[in-house]
Amino acid sequence: MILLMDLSSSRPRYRQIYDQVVEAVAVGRLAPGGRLPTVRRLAADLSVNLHTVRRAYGMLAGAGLISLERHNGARVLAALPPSPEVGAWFSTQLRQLVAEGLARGLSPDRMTALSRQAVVGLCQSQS
Amino acid sequence: MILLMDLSSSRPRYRQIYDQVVEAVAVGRLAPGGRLPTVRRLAADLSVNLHTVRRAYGMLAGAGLISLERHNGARVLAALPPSPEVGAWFSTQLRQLVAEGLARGLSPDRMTALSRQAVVGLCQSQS
DNA sequence: GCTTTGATATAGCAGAACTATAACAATAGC
DNA sequence: GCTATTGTTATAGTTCTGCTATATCAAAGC
Repeated sequence: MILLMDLSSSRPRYRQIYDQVVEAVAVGRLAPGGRLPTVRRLAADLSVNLHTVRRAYGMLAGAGLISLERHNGARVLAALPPSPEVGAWFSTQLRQLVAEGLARGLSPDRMTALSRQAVVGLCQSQS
Repeated sequence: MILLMDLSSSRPRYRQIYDQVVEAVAVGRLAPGGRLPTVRRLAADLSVNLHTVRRAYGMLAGAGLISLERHNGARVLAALPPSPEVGAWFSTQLRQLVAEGLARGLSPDRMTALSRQAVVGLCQSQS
């Protein structure tokens, strides 16, 4: 587990942590059952406050990706069958993204191609 | 042009305006050459400060979607051929979204289907 | 029993988001 | 030409978010 912080980014630190764990889980670099560092440990590694890490972990637990354990940091959960709301969430996000792409001149075909490419690209890197 | 504000949303007001104009342009509800309300006018309609609208309009102009005119509000520009950076931006956003979908249990096939559906759905509603 | 660890509480600071006002410069309409 | 409208800029204040600092508690591992 190696995480990188971009301090100059406008993206909140807790969001950067969240995003990177999500991606690691998505590509299988973090398998179900795998352990994440403890809150304090990761905070120290990233030179970040304990609460910042805790917030990221809390969001990850809320999304059902990890479970927080008293003494072992956190553990990645096996992906549960997606609730209907996950599909709805995905569609909403995607709609906004595609709308902006359209408005900025990307053709539907191009976006469809890029979409497939993104899905395939991520799945390929699943180890 | 009807815009709605969700005051309870965590999404900034200027962002909500931006998003809705983007979608209106994408769907063709706002055609190239079409006019947007003046800054003050829209601010009054939305019960929002002048600067909030101005910020949204500034971002839209920065993204090349509209041109600001001294006395006529703003005008929608014809979509220019997308710069390479637009494609890169789209791919980056999409990658993050797909990663989260994967991590939350959506299957690749399902996401590919939803993607196509989003693109088609938006294009269909183009008037 | 001591230490580690997640959890909770409080306080402070910097910056973002939003508002309130005022003023300037360009211009459309008369 | 005059006036009102409009984009633009400036300044200042308020509220909220992101982040940090510190301290404490309760549960569990060793």
